[in-house]
Amino acid sequence: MTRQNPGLNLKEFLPYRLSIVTNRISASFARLYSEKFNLSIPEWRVMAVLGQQPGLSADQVCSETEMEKVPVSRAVTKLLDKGLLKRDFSGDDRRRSILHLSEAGYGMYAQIVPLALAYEVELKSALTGEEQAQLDILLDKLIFQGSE
Amino acid sequence: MTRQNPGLNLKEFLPYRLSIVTNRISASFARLYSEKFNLSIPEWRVMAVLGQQPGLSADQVCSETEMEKVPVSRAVTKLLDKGLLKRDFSGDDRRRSILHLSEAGYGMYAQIVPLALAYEVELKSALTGEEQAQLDILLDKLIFQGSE
DNA sequence: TGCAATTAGTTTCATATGTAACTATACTGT
DNA sequence: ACAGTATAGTTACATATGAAACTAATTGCA
Repeated sequence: MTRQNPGLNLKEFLPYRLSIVTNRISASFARLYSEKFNLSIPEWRVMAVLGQQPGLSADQVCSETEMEKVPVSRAVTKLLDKGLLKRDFSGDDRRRSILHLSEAGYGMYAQIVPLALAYEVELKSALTGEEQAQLDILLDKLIFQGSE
Repeated sequence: MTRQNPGLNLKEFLPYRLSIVTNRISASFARLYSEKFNLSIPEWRVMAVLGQQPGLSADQVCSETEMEKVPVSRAVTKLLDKGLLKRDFSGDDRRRSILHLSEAGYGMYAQIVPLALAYEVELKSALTGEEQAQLDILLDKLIFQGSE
């Protein structure tokens, strides 16, 4: 049976290529903080954003990280259990949480950040300076494009 | 309490940026084939690779798609149930499967491929021709870099 | 006021996923 | 030939995930 191939070459297909690159990179970066610090990906994301912007609500963490509210809620619960996070509730609106890294959480964050930055440097070492700049521009365009 | 921010800006962090772009793109592409054709992501991947390279074993599907053998095995089972796949076993090595799209499977594949290609065109429309070429090169470098 | 609609966050439930254990077949070296 | 090891694929179990239902607090507006 001879068939005309409609011609989708997976290895050249942009969504596929992106997902291969991204999955490899997130998997190897996740090893960095999951093995040493026993953090899940959502937990790390929440810590990363709160390290940078203390005092966000869970809802703001969602929009900052593009995570769903369910994983955020679960990550927050776990981080509270582990003593890595402090949670207050807003006086104005008592539904709204105000999240901060605890001392312990901040200490862990401060240990992970240099590893993250070193990892990024290593990643980018495959590219020239000009290519790195180009990649940033391209990702910006695709991020903007993808936002509906 | 004043803290020196160790300086990880999530929005500028390459692994994070890649995952945002990729997640958006795969989610919107997945809608394309999951809504109309009721395929999961692993199911589509298996079909996509077999459409292009008929007769692969499950194991070869794994290496072609960078999927784990468990999701491949499950996707194959479901596709067989749905009548989208045919499976033989090698005469040489009776552990080894030989997978083909069925007529129905190939028909579905032939419907999805143009949608996929149109989607890719739309995605890339945010970029100039030169930028598209550049992106391919950069992804190649990162894919190579990431492979251990 | 007071009741409907919204919003923040959590919980439930059904499904998806990965690791490890398992089955069946094939290969290796003696 | 055959014990030990390796490989293809499946299954079981424990965990992760997302959609939808839920609770509690707030807002809008009649």
